[in-house]
Amino acid sequence: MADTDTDTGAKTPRERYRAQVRAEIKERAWEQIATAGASALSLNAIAKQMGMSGPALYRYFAGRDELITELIRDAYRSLADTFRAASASAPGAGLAELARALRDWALEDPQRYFLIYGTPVPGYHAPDDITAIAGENMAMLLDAAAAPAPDGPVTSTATSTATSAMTSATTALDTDLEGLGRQWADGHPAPAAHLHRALAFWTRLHGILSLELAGHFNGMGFDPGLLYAAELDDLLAHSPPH
Amino acid sequence: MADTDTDTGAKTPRERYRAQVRAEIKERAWEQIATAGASALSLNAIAKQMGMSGPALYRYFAGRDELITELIRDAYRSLADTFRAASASAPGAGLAELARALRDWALEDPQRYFLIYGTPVPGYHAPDDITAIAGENMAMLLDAAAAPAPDGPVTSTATSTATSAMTSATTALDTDLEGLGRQWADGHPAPAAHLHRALAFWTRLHGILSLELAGHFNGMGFDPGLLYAAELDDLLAHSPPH
DNA sequence: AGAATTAGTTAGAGGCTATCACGAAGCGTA
DNA sequence: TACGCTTCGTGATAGCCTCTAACTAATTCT
Repeated sequence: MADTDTDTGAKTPRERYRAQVRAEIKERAWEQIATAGASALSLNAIAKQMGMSGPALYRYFAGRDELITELIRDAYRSLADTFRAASASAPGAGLAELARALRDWALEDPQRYFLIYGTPVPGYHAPDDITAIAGENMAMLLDAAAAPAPDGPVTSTATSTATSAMTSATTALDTDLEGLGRQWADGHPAPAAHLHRALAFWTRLHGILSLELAGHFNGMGFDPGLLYAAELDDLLAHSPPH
Repeated sequence: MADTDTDTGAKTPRERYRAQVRAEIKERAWEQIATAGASALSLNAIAKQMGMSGPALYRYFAGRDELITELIRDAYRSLADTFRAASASAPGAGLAELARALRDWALEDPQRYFLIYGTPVPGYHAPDDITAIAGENMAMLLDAAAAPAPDGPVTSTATSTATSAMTSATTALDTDLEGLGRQWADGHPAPAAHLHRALAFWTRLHGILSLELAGHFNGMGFDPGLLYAAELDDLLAHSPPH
């Protein structure tokens, strides 16, 4: 679907071929991950599946780690594209659109979600270009968190009346958050309230998605989508004052 | 520390020895997991580390999967003990104590947390006794969510005034949650509002902990503990009416 | 057409899980 | 105490895996 490599440059026929093989390797890798998880990814199995024997894949990827890193990169890119599309859908697209897009994206391929937000391997450090994409995503989230709700909360009938209750812990966090926007999204100047809402948005929705995709809601007969919608509404109910 | 096996029965000297070896294996396994993650756990390495050669460990565990399952079981047990201790600390111990205990427990050994709440391996299904412990934990959480706050929120100065704003998504979830308590905690009859708060508590705190332990807050210079406290306060601010 | 680059092969080292058959302890009991 | 049964630990082996090295074959460039 997302042929990220097929159309890179593609000048000489060798590069074309190379890019195509790389893309097919990644495709098989994604299938394997979707069915058995990232830990069960086997270069050998992919090679055999493609009709060539073992070490041939090392012409295309330096090793298993590089392949997985590439998949992580693609996952981040895919999420960024999804966010971009959601932001472009409406002029003043806000958190609701992002939330919808995030959930759809996560449900589309749970293991891809876990490749980004799942259990980290202690030694691993993502390369800079990947953290850069993560920063882009954070920037889009911040933009949405800064934009006021169009006409009150979209999927909600609540009038945002309860905005004044400030707890001490919130103020403590907000002072910590003061003037921190510069480090996050490439020079994004954001007030603490926006950072705070962006963080709450991120952590709350991730909390639900993570537990849902991992199957922790399985026994209990309720609809995680409703919980997601309720939390989103609660988030939107405390909208920016203007 | 948590010698779950050392003191099981211990009648004949053989059983004593066996239990002790099993405990040492698990100890080494925990060390390995803490430093390299669960996917890097190697029976062979543990055996070599204990001075015996490879297949000897199969006398004590049927295989790698059984050892990991046992570690997961111990992790759930440890969390249950932690919750129990937090609940027993004060007579009307509520969500605040549970939240504190959960965070301390998670930070104490992140990989142990991820063993429960991390990336699931697609094929795996936890045995019934493990899901039973998970149910116990849910029950304790529900108890805390049902208990009214002692004298207003503990770590907060907020007066819980904003309780009346009901969004449509919330009511949709609450009708879905109606009369669901029976399935969860062994016959626990809980109103929808309590279930809802328990779920919000769980998912929000897990969302923060998961991202924090995975290092997703690393670049951004704020204190995750403050975010945790702020979210907890927000949770407690919408306390039960009585 | 010849030279240089690249693709893919087999062989092999070293790691892992897991099974099997065998010796070597230990334990309960006659 | 001495016998027999049970259990522990061993080496050997099969079958995976990652990854390196040397070699062949195909393709592209000059």
